[in-house]
Amino acid sequence: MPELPEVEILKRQLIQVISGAKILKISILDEKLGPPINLAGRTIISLSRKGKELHIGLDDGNTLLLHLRMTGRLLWQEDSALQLPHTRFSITFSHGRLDLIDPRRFAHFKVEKEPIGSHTEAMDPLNGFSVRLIGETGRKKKLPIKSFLTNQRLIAGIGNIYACEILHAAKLSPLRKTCDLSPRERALLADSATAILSKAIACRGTTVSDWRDLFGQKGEYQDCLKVYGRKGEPCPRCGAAIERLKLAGRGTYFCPACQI
DNA sequence: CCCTATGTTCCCAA
DNA sequence: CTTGGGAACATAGG
Repeated sequence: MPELPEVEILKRQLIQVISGAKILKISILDEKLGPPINLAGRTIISLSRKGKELHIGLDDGNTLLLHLRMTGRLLWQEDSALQLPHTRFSITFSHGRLDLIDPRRFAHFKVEKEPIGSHTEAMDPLNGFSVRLIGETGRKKKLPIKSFLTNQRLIAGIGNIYACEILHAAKLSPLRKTCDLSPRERALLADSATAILSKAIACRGTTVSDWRDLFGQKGEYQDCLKVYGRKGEPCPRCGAAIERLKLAGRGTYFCPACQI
């Protein structure tokens, strides 16, 4: 469920709440997440985001890697009595508890020794995303531009909702072949991605079903969506009816009149 | 029962 | 090798 803006919000809130804090206990309540681990006594020394993945650095050199996938969410609980259904792990601190809640159990969690170790760096749309990079990587790609945008090995963090919105802002059909984009179109695409993701972060994410931030609050960006989930409604830019098609198994919303 | 869902991975076919 | 389609993972909701 969370894409780049939502994970960025969680990261910033976690920095406020658990940066420098010491772990008292960690309970893995779903064996699918991995074997029990003992992190008692470890201190959180860093928090970062890579695409949709959260990296929690510990003082013993280990890093906790968390990917929320479709329905995972993190919740900061100060009332220790409250435990929501589908809670999959709890990390207890002296001043509260961090819970992972995940009905569909798709979330991934692992402990890694490597401090940084990445081989193929995907571009981050908020850091180093440029027309030049879209050009270099996309010039040879014949896949639809929407598939290019959502391919995490090429660009880290854009998911289904924001891909639809970015393509609408850039006036590009989701089916356009990536290699066919002109320099002007690539520039508009890069600008649109930066603008939409930044605004979504400023709006604290998109709550169309169950996204909540670390404190259980909804986002605001759902009120800014132009095409996602709006099949049959008029395009805010040109008035034509929004269409929906299926691309790579995902619902894809676009305006057939002004996205070409 | 049908379909849908903010994600990723794997298998198979063209 | 590249691309696309479909299924799988597991659960809730319309």
